[in-house]
Amino acid sequence: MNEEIPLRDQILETSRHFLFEKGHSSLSMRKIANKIGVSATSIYLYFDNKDHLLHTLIEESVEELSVAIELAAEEANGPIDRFEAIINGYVDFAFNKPEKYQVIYMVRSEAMARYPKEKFRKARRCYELLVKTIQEGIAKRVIKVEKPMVAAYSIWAQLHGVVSVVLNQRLDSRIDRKEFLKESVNHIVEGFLVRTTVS
Amino acid sequence: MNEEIPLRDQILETSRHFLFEKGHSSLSMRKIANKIGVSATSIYLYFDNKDHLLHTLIEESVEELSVAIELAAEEANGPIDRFEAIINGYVDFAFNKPEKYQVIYMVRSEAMARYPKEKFRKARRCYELLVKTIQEGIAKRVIKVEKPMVAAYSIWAQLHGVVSVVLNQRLDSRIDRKEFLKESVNHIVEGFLVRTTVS
DNA sequence: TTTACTGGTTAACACTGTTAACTAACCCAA
DNA sequence: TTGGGTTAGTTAACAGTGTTAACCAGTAAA
Repeated sequence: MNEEIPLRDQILETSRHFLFEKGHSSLSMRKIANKIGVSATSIYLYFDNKDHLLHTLIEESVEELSVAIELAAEEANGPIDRFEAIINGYVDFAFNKPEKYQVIYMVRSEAMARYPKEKFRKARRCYELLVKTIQEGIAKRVIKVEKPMVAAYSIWAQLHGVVSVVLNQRLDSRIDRKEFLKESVNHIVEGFLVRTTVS
Repeated sequence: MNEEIPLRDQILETSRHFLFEKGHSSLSMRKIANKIGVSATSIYLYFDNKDHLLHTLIEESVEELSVAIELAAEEANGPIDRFEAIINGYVDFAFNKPEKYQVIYMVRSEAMARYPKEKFRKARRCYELLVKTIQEGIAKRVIKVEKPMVAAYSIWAQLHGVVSVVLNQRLDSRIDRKEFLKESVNHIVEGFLVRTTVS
């Protein structure tokens, strides 16, 4: 196909495209290779096996997601602002680059079980950032949670749940996607904030 | 294997077992058949194809989950009680029968994309129940949400997110599972309740 | 000019879902 | 009692899968 960009990148690119377009079950080494115009076994020059290829794909996406979140968090000042920036960063990434976000969870259960733990830890950069932000919020008495680490994990989980329902089109057709998202995220966020005024 | 129970049930049982034990990627028609002691093609006497088999598995689990939740909800009185009963019913089912709960989401993205929409609607029985409960709570001024239907969906999504993080062992080892669950569920619930007293 | 390495190739193996054609056992009517 | 039809399964085969082993052309260095 393209002579310029290295084969390894072409493989990753094509895989991601395939995965997102045709779904995970119809992603085969031979098809990837075919699309690129190369023999199937060439892939094994760059990846140990299909698992390794998928893991690399995940890793890439996780990295990009992390960067996106960190970037969003940077330009915020004050814990509440940063708190919201992180969450919105997550959601925005999921919807702006669904083909990358989806990879992280699409492959999940099967390949993920074999995903090396130490690589998974990479995703924790954002986790630490969120924890730090929460702790900061607690210190300034604007966020109220018992265990920041638990809360942070819970937030990721909830966010993923909400986002994936929308992305996988499992949402009731009577419900507006944007509204659902806004409302859900809002609920997640507000639950952790110290309420300012109560009527 | 067993001569008494009908083959169809044996297939489902064995499949579920396999799925939960060995993971989804190593679930093959031939292996299932082998385990039962029957030829692989016999499965096609009862299921159109592998997809159909998986869908049936999902359907069964969804039905059981629904029943469990409805049962839990029945013995509650008052909207708040029922609200909590539903949520706890969900979580309890997930942890008491993980091999059934997991099926619902394990197979997900790939087979789910082809899962017939009308069957999916079956799962909505619980959804309607939850919506009704929320509306009741609103009427009695103990629950406060803008859009009950949106909130209900959001709750499922959040619950699933939280539960699956634990089930898939993606939880940081420093965090206690039970505590995480309690805290997370608690946060989800409390977010919707009208706060009684604030210091 | 040989040697070793780089970046690929083809052929083959064991396994997958699925279909078509066959078979053995039973039930029931002639 | 024979024969036909249905039921519940079988075997053989096809196309496609991940993966390995063996091979090969070109380049760079000795």
